[in-house]
Amino acid sequence: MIELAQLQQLIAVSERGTISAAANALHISQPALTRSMQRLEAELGVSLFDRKRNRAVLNRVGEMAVARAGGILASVDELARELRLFEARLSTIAVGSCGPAPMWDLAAELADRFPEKTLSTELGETDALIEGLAQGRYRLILTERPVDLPGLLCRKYTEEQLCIALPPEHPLSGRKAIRLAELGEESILTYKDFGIWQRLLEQNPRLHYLIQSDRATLAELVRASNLPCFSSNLTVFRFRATVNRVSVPLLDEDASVTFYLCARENDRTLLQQLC
Amino acid sequence: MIELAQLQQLIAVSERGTISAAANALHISQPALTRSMQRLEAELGVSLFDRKRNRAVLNRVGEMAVARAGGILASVDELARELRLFEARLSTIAVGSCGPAPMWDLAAELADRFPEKTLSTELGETDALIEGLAQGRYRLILTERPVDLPGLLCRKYTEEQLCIALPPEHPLSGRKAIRLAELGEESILTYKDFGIWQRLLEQNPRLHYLIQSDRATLAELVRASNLPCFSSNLTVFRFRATVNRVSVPLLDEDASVTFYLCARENDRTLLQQLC
DNA sequence: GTAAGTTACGAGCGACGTAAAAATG
DNA sequence: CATTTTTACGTCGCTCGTAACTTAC
Repeated sequence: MIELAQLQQLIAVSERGTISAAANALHISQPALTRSMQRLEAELGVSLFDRKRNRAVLNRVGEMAVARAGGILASVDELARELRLFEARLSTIAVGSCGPAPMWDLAAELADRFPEKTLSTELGETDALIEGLAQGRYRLILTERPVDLPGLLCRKYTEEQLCIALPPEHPLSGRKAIRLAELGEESILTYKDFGIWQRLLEQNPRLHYLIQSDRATLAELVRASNLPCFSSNLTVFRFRATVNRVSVPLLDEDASVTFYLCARENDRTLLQQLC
Repeated sequence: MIELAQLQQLIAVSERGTISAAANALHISQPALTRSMQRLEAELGVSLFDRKRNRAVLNRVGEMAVARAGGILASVDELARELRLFEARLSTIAVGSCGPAPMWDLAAELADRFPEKTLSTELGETDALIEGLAQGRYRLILTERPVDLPGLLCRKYTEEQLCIALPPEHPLSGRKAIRLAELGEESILTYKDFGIWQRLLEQNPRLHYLIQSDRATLAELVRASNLPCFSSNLTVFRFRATVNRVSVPLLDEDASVTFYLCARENDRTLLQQLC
């Protein structure tokens, strides 16, 4: 049986020109390489070298063998690489979500149920998420609207009610609920990538949004100031409460969202476990 | 380094379902196969089996590996096959000719100069020969007209003068040369595939051609009868003389042909050796 | 209890390296 | 004479097979 090492050696001989030089490069003795090439010739049933006593030059058959050997070795390397990638993907649950908050719960649930698996979470637009789920890039996705497509399953997962977190001394902090517009022209600390809530912000252009791209910076600013910021039922659950703030639910239509958990049909069991 | 034998073993396990059965089929012991598969997993860096104490089932990564391994093994087999074929072609001089007679000389010459090479001779139409030469199917071709194409070389090789071999008692047997038409409506023994001489025959439709497809049969008929047959300067040279016949050269225009030897440009030396 | 898989251990074969010989420029 | 290849020979290591153990059906 031909060995892949022999093909590598053949290529080395081709590159270095002589068996001696190739043996040197391969860190084996020159007689060993000579014998290995002799075995290769015997196993292939052809002569690969023109031998002139103290010279062994690749003949045309040898040249052809070299040309093909590279491809075979490459395909073996590719096999190993693909298998490793495939195994990594199998041991990873890739979750996509249109917003961060519902993902927190889901990630915690998955980490609890599948402690041996790696979790990969990603935020994205709902349409991109659906496409990613269909193509296998995601195992699960969280969307802000039901998905009804062939091959995909969808279930209501959780609801998020956006709140405005006001300092206790704020005149509106005693209200049970308000509309965002009632804040007039106030400044509000907010995230740069606000996902599904973006529309609500755009509907109230009079407000000044102090946009922060870094989560830690925003938290720091919230703590150090008395500026309003956003919270929700899910952030409250996660972080107990936003410090020094009173969360007042927003009545706006776009301030309340129902999230749906979607998976491919062959993951029906997984979906049922999670909902 | 992965070994091809391990890929074969992997496939055997996949086919037989269990390591034991595969080991049996491969004529190795079961522990040996177990260890070989363990080494393969280590070398690939993935696990290929779901191991349940006394059961080893291919997992999805393993299935993928099996699917790819077959292709790799096939390409190695193909490599060996192609190399053997290529070597055979390199050690063969394929000659094509538009007629048999000039090939006799050429074949003798080649066999003399290249005793280690195999000779392959073939008859064909001139146009097909030229195409075959250009495509590498022939190393040399003999044509009845000069060939002037880019990439091809052509030299005058030999001339053939067609004769009519008459029995000594034939009234025309004393002539130095005759035209074929002078034979009137006589019967003539001839070959089925007469190549370049076919035109001459068609120009004299009054004659009766006793067409023979088998060379030995024709020779037998010539010996056993006193019917005229064709010969040429080249057949005379080769077979001394046609038995019991007097060869009279034919004056017809198509009864005299100059043969050209053609090769590809990179065979210039070979062509010069032969002409 | 049988069949399958893994681990332990001893043995044999094969490939390796060193050394020597032959040949070529 | 240096370089390269091939052959000879002794050694080492790897893989194999046998045997023992474990587990599942």
